[in-house]
This record gives sequence, structure tokens and C-alpha cells, in this order.
Amino acid sequence: MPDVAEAAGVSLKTVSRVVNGEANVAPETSARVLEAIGRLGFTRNDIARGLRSRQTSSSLGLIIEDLGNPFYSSIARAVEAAAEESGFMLVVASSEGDDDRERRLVAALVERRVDGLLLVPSSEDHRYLAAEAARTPVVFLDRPPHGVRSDAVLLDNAGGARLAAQRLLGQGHARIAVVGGPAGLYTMRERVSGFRAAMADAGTPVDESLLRLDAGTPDAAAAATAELFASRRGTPTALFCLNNRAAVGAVRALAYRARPPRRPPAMVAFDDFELAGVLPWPIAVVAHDTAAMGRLAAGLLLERIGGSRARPKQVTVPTRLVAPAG
Amino acid sequence: MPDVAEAAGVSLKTVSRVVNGEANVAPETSARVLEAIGRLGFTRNDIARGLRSRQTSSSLGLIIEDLGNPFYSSIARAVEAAAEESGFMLVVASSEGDDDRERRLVAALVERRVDGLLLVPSSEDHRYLAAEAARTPVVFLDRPPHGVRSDAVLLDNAGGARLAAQRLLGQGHARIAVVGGPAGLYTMRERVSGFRAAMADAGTPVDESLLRLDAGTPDAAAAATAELFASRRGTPTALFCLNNRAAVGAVRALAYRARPPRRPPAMVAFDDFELAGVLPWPIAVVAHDTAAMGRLAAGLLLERIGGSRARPKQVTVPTRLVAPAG
DNA sequence: TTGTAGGCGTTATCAG
DNA sequence: CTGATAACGCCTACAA
Repeated sequence: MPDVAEAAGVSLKTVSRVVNGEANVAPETSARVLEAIGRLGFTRNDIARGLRSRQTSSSLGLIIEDLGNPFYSSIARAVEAAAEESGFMLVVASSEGDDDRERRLVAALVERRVDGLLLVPSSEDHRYLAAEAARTPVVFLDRPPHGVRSDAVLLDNAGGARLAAQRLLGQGHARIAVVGGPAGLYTMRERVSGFRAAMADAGTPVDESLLRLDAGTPDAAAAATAELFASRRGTPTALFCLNNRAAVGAVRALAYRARPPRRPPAMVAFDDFELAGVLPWPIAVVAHDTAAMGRLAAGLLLERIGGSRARPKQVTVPTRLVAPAG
Repeated sequence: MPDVAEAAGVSLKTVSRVVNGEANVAPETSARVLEAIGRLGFTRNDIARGLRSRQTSSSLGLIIEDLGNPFYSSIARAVEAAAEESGFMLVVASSEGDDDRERRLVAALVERRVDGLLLVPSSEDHRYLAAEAARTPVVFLDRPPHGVRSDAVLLDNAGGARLAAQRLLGQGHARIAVVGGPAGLYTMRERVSGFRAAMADAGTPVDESLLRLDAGTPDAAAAATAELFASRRGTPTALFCLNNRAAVGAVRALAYRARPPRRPPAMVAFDDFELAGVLPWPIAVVAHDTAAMGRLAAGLLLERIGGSRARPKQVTVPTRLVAPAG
């Protein structure tokens, strides 16, 4: 910038004014400065800029588990759109479900002075955030905070699981298998407990041997599903997949098993997916609005960044059952 | 940091040393400083840090079309992994296929002093980048640069399309419909020309009325597909979908059309998708390694950041045909 | 309308 | 081993 100033024969401050489009610059001076800028290929340094005033980077941080999972990437998309609308850029990082990585990423983002942080936590104890949260607003996504008071946007996991169970029960199924995982994850626990509640309400006992809650990947879910439906006796007649990963695995396992295909089980999957409607047999899904989750979370975060000191809110996004057309 | 220094009764520079784990600090002094840091909740400000030395933000920028498209999100995941490995964070922005947005995002990222830029360009004239590229290394992804010399990582689009056409031709199909878009997009043009080349090689004339290259969204592709297969006469017997969006739309259209379903057309889709193997009828896909694309691009970028002045490379990632098991 | 002085939080340099 | 001082690139406040 000093170079530009010299080249244009003006002071540094005048260049600054031109670059930022401030008023009170003679058109002629401005033109000369602009010319110099063009000639020298000058670009304003936003990082030095923020240093003085806002002390920020005009960016939001988003920590999710895995960008490759459509659930998270669609959240990321919504967050990015909302951020951009308010003039923020989005820094995305994947924790891969690892506590330590999560902590490291939080620290890195705070050091970079993101203006706010959206976090899908992998850890279950967030007291480590108390210090950061004092400086940088944090909004939790998909899973609630523990040990720190922050806003959170969650799904109605138990409600959705209830709907799933009720549908299968309503179709006359009693032997319902449940596949998903990892078992310890908040969303999984909630969904399983919603499932159990619906079963209890219906007076239908849960056969624990049909619960496979250690299937957190498509492959694991496929293996678990294959096993569940391989036995000759005591085979379940219906299947509840706890998330989109489990659904992909289960669908594969069921599609590929012994040909010609036996009668497929009734199936409900938590999380909608693009091709749910066109599989070889009907699948119902527990759908929800991931875009809304992202938008809501970004909105809450932007309010905090704007200085809101309201009591931390916990917003729950509804789920609904989408049955196949057939 | 001055506060910490005062609290610990040392100089500012000593605090800096401790924070950065430099050698030559007495353990006792270090302990005192650490204590003060903990007590005051101090966090190093990475943005001020970069101001002095590297003049950078230790981050890479990635501009893609849409995080919601699995093709791009899986690239983003690979890029993020590679970036993180080298100590960079990733700033993601969606151009939504819009030239102006692309330019604005590039400018914003350069102003933020990302150390390098990965770009899936929407524009077709990149001379505007010449100035930025001088300061910030740019690597093109999925589509080649025009008017600026930069590295690029591309797919073998024509080759993949050839494979697709050859498969359908080999199955005895001559009336092959092609659905996708937008027509002007580099990848689409390449794929269509690969398709035409294979048809020409086989001596099979292309029926232009079966080409629907304006179907850039699932909905548009579904409509085009429905229309193509609705007619009584001149109906195509096979379908080539130019990308994953078109495939989703086409599958929907074909799955939902008049029940009981007529005999489904033979189908090949460019881009693999998770459930390709389990649809009601067999679908072959032109698969490729998006993770490798992301990794390669990030690698090239990191080399440039490292100061490489090698002649710009253009890397082509191979495609292969994956036929259904059946 | 334009310019000068000072400082944002950190690190590099060089002296103690 | 530790500290004083000068940058880094820009903006705010005040002055001319």
C-alpha cells in the first residue's frame, strides 16, 4: 500500500480511502490511485485489516464429523450459504469423530479468530470449551453440549424413532431389527430410546438379539444386516436403520443376498436419502430438514456474534415419516 | 500477551517464546508463564502472527459449485484431509456455477491471504486471475484454465464417455439417449464428444433428437427422461447419463413411470453413486477416484506454495466402467 | 479533501 | 537465557 501511495503521489491514508470506497476523495485523485493499484497489482490485506478494528477474520468455523457424509455436507452447505449472506466465509474441518482432533480443531479455529464456531461434538465433555466459549461464541449442532452453556440445534431423534417403530408395528411387525451405531453416540441413544418407548407403548417386547448398535459404517451395517437375516429361525420381519450410513449398508446387504431374492423385510431408515424412493422395494424414511438445521444454527451463532446475551437456546428440528408412494 | 507478560513478570518476547515452544527458556520461567496464560485464558492470535512473518493465513481456499453435490463434497473432503496434514485449514465457498460469484469469492479469498486456491471454475475466461495467480497459487479442478497458466487436475471425461457408449453399443443398442447438462460446461462437452466418437467408431449414427443436454438438475433430467421414454415410436433402448445429477433424475423418472414397469432401458451413468449397485435394474457407472482428484490437486497446490516454479502440469485422472454384478 | 501519528498482537533482530 | 525495540499492513482519530 505504501508503494501504491508513492506511485500515485499521495499519502497512505488516501489509498486506504480509495480501496475502501470512502467518500471525500477527489475523483481525479481516486483515478490516479486506482491506476497505480492496477499497475502494481495491489490487493487489500484483509487479515491486517481485521487486526486493528474488529479483531476478527470475518469467518465462521464449522467442525463436523465427515464432509463425505451427505448429512453433514448438506448442513455445511446451509451454513455456508447463511454465512456468506452475512459476509462471513466458512472454514470447515472434519473431526472424524475423534475427541482429540475435535479439541485440536477448536483450538486452531479459535487461534485463527473465527468469529464463531459451529460444532458437531464428538466428545461428551465440553468443559474444555468454557474458556474458548467466553471469547468465541459456540453453537452445538446435532448433539447437545455437556458442561458448558451454549446454544444447540438438535433433531427430534426420539420422536422420529417413535414414528419409525410405530409404522412398523402398525404394519403388524413385532420382530423388528435395529441396525446402526456407534451405540454411545447421543443421536443413537436417543433413537434407540424412542424405539424402545414405542415398543413399550405397544406392549411389544424388544428382542435384544435383534439390536445391532455397533454398526457405525455401511460395511458394518451390511454385515450386521446379513447376519440378522441369514438365520432360518427367529429372523426379524422388519428393520429400522438408525442413520443413513446404516441404511446404505443394509440396503446393500439385502439386495445382494441369496438370489432369487426372498421377500424383503419392511424397512424404515432414519435420515432421508436421494434414492430412497426408487429402491427395489419400498423403504420409509424418517426425514428432517438438514438445511434448516444449518440455517438455524448459523442464525443463532450470528445473533451471538452480534452480541446477544440471551439465555442459551436449545432448538429442536422436527422429524417426519415419509412413506413410499406404493 | 502483554498482560500475560506482566502477570508472569517477564517480557513480552519470553511469553512469545513459551507460546511457540521455542528452546532457550528456563523451565521455571516457562512454568510461571504457562500459569499466567492459564489463569488469564490467553490464546495466541494467529492472524496477528501471520501479519509479521509469513504474511499468510495458513489456509487454503476451495471454490466449488455446490457442497451438496456428492461429487464436490467428496473432493472437498480429500482436499481438507490433505490440507490438514500440512497444517492448513480449508475455507470452502460455493460458486453455485455463477461467474460473478466465482470472481467475488476469488477476490475475497485472496484478500484473506489464503496461501493457495483450488478452483472448480464456472467461468470460461480466467484472464482475470492472472493478477491474483501471480500472488496466490491457483490449481484448477475438474475444468481447465483458459487464459492463465495454472496446474489442473481433470477427469478423463471423453475416455469415460467412450467406455459408456461402447458398453451400450456392445449390448446391441443403437438408439442411445443422452441426458445431462448444462450443455456448455466443459465436462459435458467432453463427455458428449467422447460419446460421439465412440458412436462414429462403431458406424452408428447419432439421433440428435435423443440428446437432452439442457438437463443440469435431477428434476430437469427426470423430465427429459420421462419425455424421451414416453413416446410409442422411436423410443431409445438405452440411456447415458452425463453426471450424477442426471442419473438421479433419470432413475426417478424411470422408476416412477407407468406401472407395472415396462422393461427398463440399459443405462450407464457418469459418476459413481453409493446405491448404484442396488437399484431395481442394473446400472453401469463410469467411476473415478474423486478422493484422488482432491489429493492430487492439493498436492500440486502445496508444491506451488512451497515455491515450485515448474511448468504448469495438467493431470488427468482415469475413469473406468463398473458394470453391475448381475 | 488530504495527511500525520499511533496502535492492533505478534515475531525478528540484536543487545544484554 | 532474557529483554527492548522495530517492524508487519492497515485503520481510527485527529489535524491541516
